[in-house]
Amino acid sequence: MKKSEAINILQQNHLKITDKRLAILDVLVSNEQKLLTVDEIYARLKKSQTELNLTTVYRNLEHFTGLGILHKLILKDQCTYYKLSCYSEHHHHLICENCGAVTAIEHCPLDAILPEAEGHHFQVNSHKLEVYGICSECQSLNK
Amino acid sequence: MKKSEAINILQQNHLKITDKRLAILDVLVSNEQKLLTVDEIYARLKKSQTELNLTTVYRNLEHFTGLGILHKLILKDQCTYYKLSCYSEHHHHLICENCGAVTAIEHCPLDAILPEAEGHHFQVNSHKLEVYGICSECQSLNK
DNA sequence: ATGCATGCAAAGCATTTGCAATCAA
DNA sequence: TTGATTGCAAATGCTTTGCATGCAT
Repeated sequence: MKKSEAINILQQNHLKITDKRLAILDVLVSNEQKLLTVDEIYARLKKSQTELNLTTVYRNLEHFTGLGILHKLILKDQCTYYKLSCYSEHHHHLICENCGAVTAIEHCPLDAILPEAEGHHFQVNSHKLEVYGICSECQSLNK
Repeated sequence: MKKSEAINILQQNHLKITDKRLAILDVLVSNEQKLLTVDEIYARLKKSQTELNLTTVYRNLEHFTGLGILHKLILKDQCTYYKLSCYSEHHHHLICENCGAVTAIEHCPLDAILPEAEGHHFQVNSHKLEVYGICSECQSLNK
């Protein structure tokens, strides 16, 4: 998702465009291909000129998630991560357990699941598929 | 998993068989088809004769998880849930967002994912597929 | 008898909330 | 102007830890 798209979404929802929000978006956009923890986001914000409070970061990440600008994930390590939405289509991810890099994959298991769910008279609302491992880059580094 | 199997695992790992542990196992075994939070487990333990401390519950759930007796999940609601392992085979679950009931499904998306992962030179270590919705029982109740 | 298991109280940590001051629209 | 936004400090809630006592082996 581009910064301008995110700004549009904020405006459409009558949220004000503030320096803090723009700074947070900058960090998110420039790390679009990675999962970030709140602390990482906060650390990167500190390096930029914009001064802001951890509370503000939390509040805005929550806002952004609610608007679909962000995705919030809790991984196996039990930490909470955020990642800019891909906006366009539904897809799943390969998640590097070493560096947090995420790569989209096309395959979606939903079609294969539905018949089984119907067999159990289960109404499917959503699903989550996450693939964990080591990305090619981190494999190279460990050699 | 049966209680006796869990006890075997404890013994093989030189963990003592205590009243508290047996009580915790009882709660888990009798709710094998449901996800339970720590508080739910604790509440059910209180109803039984066995007196025990929340700390003890936490410590033992952690032990059991480490030994593979339990699975620990963090769902979309951000709460932590526990469920007795199915022990036998790898499979995924339909999870009822209303009552927490879990139903195993046979389909596993791994085979479909591997070619894509290889295309990205990504080394797959594990994966997680969770299907959320409403179980047939809860659908009936809301009618 | 020995070292794991437990209870209790306190600490820890991430996240949230209340309130007053500030700022975008 | 006006209500959303922010910072600060304090609160919250879940989970973990230290230590003394108790108990399974």
